[in-house]
Amino acid sequence: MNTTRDQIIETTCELLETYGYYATGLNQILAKSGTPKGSLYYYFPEGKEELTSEAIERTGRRVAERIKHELSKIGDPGEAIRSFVSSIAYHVEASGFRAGGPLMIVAMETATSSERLNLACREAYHLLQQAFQEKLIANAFTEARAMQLAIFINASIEGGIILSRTSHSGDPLRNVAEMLGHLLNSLPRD
Amino acid sequence: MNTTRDQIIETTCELLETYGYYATGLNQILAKSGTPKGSLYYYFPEGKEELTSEAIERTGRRVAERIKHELSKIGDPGEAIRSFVSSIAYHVEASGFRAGGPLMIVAMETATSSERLNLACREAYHLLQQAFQEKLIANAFTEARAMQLAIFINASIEGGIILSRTSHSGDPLRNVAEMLGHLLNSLPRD
DNA sequence: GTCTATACGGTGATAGAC
DNA sequence: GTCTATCACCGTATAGAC
Repeated sequence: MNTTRDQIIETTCELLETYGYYATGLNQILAKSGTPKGSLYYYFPEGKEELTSEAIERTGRRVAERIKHELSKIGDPGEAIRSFVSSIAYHVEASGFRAGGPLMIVAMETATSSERLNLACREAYHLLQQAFQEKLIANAFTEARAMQLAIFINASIEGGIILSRTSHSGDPLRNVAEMLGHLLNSLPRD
Repeated sequence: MNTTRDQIIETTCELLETYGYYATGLNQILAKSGTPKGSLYYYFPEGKEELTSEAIERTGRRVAERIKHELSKIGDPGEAIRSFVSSIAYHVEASGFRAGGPLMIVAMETATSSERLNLACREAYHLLQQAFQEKLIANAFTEARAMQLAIFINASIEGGIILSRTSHSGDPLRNVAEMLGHLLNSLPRD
């Protein structure tokens, strides 16, 4: 794995999470990663869109893995998700409300303005939802019902991140954690 | 009410909803609203940030009013919110996935990069949550419990809008509508 | 492969005529 | 109050030396 190329993508992931696609400049990426501009177009000949697409793909894979890992630590799905969302609340606070929801801004900005980035975001979100679905299927939910719940879980968390980053408080996310925990516990299994 | 100034704000509201703060240019606002650049700085001497702040405030007031109006049409709060979220799904689809969640992109982009815009977004979200809370208080929930639910409702809807705009389908939002409807119906009143 | 210098367009903002 | 002309700057992207 080429470390220069890798470092560019890694830095891009971080900046996209905080600032989004349009507010993140290539100069900013190069300065933060310590790379000269010539290298960027050597590794990403199609420019910013190609680089961002790779960064989104990496973020999707990484977050999906983190979800699987976190949810595997607790058996009961309601308690596992409650605990997972609480850990996001802590993460958002610890970052000074600059992190959390690494796909969100790019997904919204490019939903109708870049087909390539829209596709990347769509596939990334699908990976996250499959990770939630997997946990639910393993706990007596049908595939269809599990996906329906996974989408709702994903939506609530993303919304909770918006409200927490905006209000500069982890409380909205902790509220989501409690609500999802109760909801999953009160649901009849299939 | 000055119509030139008003038209600038109105156009800004529309563009912010689709493109966000950083991708919306002043030239774009002026072209779409048919206003010369000189007028913009006459009405908004502090420039883009002042204009955006006013646009966010207007959007917050407008959406809060729409929530109150929609929720007043149906007595049962679960059914009222289910119906309201379904109407958002239709709205997002009808716009070609360019509209829905008019605060979201700006809120995320400016959470830690502009104190003024962060404050405007925070207050706007608070107005929406008060609108939901009001409906719940009128239906036998305590103030505190009603606000807790209002925040969760707000988060789920915002997240549902992200997923619908990203996947180019109203289905995630309709899923949120059903889930929130069932959740509110299954909750014990205080 | 890596780097510097630069092109070119668009950005937010300003000055000053009318 | 409204408009035009123009500013300085930064964005992405490219050319070409080494």
